[in-house]
Amino acid sequence: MTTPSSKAGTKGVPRADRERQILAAATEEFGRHGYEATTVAAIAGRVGVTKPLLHQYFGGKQDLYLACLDPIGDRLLDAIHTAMAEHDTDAPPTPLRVLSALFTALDGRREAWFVLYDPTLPSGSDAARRAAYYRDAIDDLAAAGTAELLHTAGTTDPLDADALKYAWRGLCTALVRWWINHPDQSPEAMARRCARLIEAAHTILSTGDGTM
Amino acid sequence: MTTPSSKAGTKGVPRADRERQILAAATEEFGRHGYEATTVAAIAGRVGVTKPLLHQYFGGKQDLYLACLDPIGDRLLDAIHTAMAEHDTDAPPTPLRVLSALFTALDGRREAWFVLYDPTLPSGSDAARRAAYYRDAIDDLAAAGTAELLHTAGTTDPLDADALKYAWRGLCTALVRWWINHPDQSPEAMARRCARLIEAAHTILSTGDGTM
DNA sequence: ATTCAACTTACCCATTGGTAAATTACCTTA
DNA sequence: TAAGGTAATTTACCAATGGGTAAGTTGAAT
Repeated sequence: MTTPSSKAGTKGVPRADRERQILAAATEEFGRHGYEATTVAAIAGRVGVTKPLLHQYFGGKQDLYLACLDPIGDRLLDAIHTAMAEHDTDAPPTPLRVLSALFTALDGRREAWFVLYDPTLPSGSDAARRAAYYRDAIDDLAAAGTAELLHTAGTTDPLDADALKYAWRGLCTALVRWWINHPDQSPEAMARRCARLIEAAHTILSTGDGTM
Repeated sequence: MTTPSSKAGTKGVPRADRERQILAAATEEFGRHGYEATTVAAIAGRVGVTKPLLHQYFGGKQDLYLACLDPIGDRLLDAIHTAMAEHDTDAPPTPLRVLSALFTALDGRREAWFVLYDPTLPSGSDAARRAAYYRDAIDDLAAAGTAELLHTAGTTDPLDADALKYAWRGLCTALVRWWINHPDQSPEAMARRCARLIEAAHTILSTGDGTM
């Protein structure tokens, strides 16, 4: 069944491998240009294959998008979840742990982040709904974190918490974008850089208050 | 010349007014869905007009985009520039002043921010180049600010400065996005909220350092 | 009635998502 | 080793969408 003892009909690249190639290429294209601006032919061309093969393997363009979305969504969700769970004493603070987990999860597929946050998805489509599901799930995790942080700071306005959630997401997005533009940087180097930046922000907020 | 003493041919809405309507609608559509996912017909429909009118008034789709880009680019550039210039003693710190200026400049055209940061622009096009010009100009202003901040904090790595620039831009983007989802909030309310959030971030970074 | 800006109808054509039918190349088996 | 089977893949096509244009139509002011 899963092991078709026969090896007849083995032209070209095995389907499983080809599917992986296609998914990788599609994820990068979708992430880089957005759903609408991405053409199926371009993805096919990247893999060195023609359009109908993608359709046979994955169905329509939207199905292909979903096939890209699900793995990265689950991966990110899981990474963030476990990163937030392990609050050891004298471990790095939660935001840094989350960032570090993010970089590790996105290593080799950095553009995938933007598959989740694609504004060109046809509104009302299945794809848009599923992407929203993952975004919300991640946001819920972030919400827990930011709420806790704001509580520590004594702020209670729920809108403030919501805005902080957005701000945090935007920060992550920006750092991933910077990372994409600096391909040589390892996930660990990114984590260290973020630690430095947070440290800098800390001292800045403490000292400068008049002119900055 | 500019005042055609004759008033013959005055059917419908005067051209100048119509052009304003179209630009407003186009800016919102481009900002909301991105260049590629926006159709000229959709913009026309929003104004209650048909496609050829847009072409007659503005030329092609890309020209229309440029007609949206230029005003908002200049406006933002100017707003940020003047906000960074006025460093009075006991004025709000620079980041807050910039944010405040941003919200004021974007009032009534919040989606315009995303016209500048549209990843779906056809790479290599005039539109992409012009958008990049504005982005770079704004980034240069931001670079001056972040470099100064990092210098204060004692960090010297130029890559760190670049990353911080990205982070700051991402923060602004996220806050604008939140603002779009909360239409009732005034620019001033947003500025106050940002002040609160920065304050909260300050106390958080000062106190929590083990578990957070 | 004429004029002229404002505006539309009706069309063209390139791109692109999608499909049906063939074809290639490897493997097995007689 | 020739025949058959099957997975992998392509060629050739269709239909819809969307940017763009040419030519006409409307209607207020003169």
